[in-house]
Amino acid sequence: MQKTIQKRTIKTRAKLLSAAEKVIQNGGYEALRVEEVVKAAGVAKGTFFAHFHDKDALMEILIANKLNACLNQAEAGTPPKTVPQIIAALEPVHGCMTSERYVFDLLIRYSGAAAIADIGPIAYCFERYFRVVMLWLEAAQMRKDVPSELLAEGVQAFAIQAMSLRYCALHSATTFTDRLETYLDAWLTPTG
Amino acid sequence: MQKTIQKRTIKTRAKLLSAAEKVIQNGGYEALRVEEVVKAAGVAKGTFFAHFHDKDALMEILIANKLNACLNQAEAGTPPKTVPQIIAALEPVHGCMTSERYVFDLLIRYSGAAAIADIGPIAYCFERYFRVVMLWLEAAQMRKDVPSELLAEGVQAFAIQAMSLRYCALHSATTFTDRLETYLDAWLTPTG
DNA sequence: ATTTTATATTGACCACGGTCATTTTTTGAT
DNA sequence: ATCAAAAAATGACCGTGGTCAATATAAAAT
Repeated sequence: MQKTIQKRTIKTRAKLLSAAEKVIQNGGYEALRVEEVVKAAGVAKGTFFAHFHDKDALMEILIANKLNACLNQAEAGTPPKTVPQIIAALEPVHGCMTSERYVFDLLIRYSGAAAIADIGPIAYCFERYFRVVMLWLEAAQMRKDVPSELLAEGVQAFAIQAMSLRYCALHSATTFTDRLETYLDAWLTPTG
Repeated sequence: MQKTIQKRTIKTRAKLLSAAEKVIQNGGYEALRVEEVVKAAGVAKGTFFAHFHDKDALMEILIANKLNACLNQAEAGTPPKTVPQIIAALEPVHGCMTSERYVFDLLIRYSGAAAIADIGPIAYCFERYFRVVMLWLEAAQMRKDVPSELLAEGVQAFAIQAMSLRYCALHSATTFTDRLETYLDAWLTPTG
């Protein structure tokens, strides 16, 4: 069971990835066509699918990259203490997530692992999001009657809800930030 | 600007819908092919797209029908008072929503309206879900420091989170019901 | 009845993601 | 250097959702 990876493999993969990024730079994620990517990379179509299981797999990688950069940024700053601070600290992440409807849909679809026991780059991002928020909450003065893991899961759930409603005609009166702040005030602030 | 609708139109539409239901009965939603539907309905492919904007539009209608039936059932019973009762009352709805991964993904995608100012049947179902839960919560003894609309929105957000995690390899240890109960206890129960 | 106009239906056609048998290139053994 | 086996790349091909100019049918006007 030997499986030597040739060096042209990583070269081709890199060509495909950078070609995809270039294609996305003008036109965005939604408009990306596999044919365009392989043409820009100078390889055949079949090669694409030898490197990525499907188009979504490429998208997962590219979007997860961007998202991880945003999470780095969020982690780098001083830990937020209050609800508005938390929302502000997460703003780049949420902004990235809703930069395109296509992106948001894909994120949701892959927020859990695609198949059991195979966790993809986007599922990993959500895990990271959860962990970052949990650490913030532990240091902040939030309600203590429930564990901070649970609080962090809730923040994620509410953030997704608030992002979803951005696309909804029925709820477009309230802005994303206002809505999320209302949610998190009710969820995180100790009552009494 | 007259627009008389011929009676064969509704006949053809009915044929397409019942054909689609038949196709779904064996094979499920995911496996539905437009060609199969039009063959079963005895019409041409183009006719399908004259009646439904795309395949998703048909799916929206069919799934929303099923979901509305479940919501009827939920509304018909005696209003639940406690968290476990609420979860039990919503069980058919959640069961329908997660009957297939394909269905859940589509639901999420159309939970907000597809385009601004055009609210589809699935977005309407989510609105209904929200309203039903809100009425229950008003009558039940839940925390009163936040309005019941907000509480109901939270229930929806947590339910979606719990359903999402059903598909996630990282969180498959806890069952859906247990997870949702944990969420809702923390969200709905008054502290202190 | 006949003609005109609005409305429905048709099916050949296209776009695009994905497959796979075949060919080319690399690697390692002799 | 030569050859055999493994790995990678190729591009013709397929499945399926969706389009549209052409055609057929129904309703309205004469």
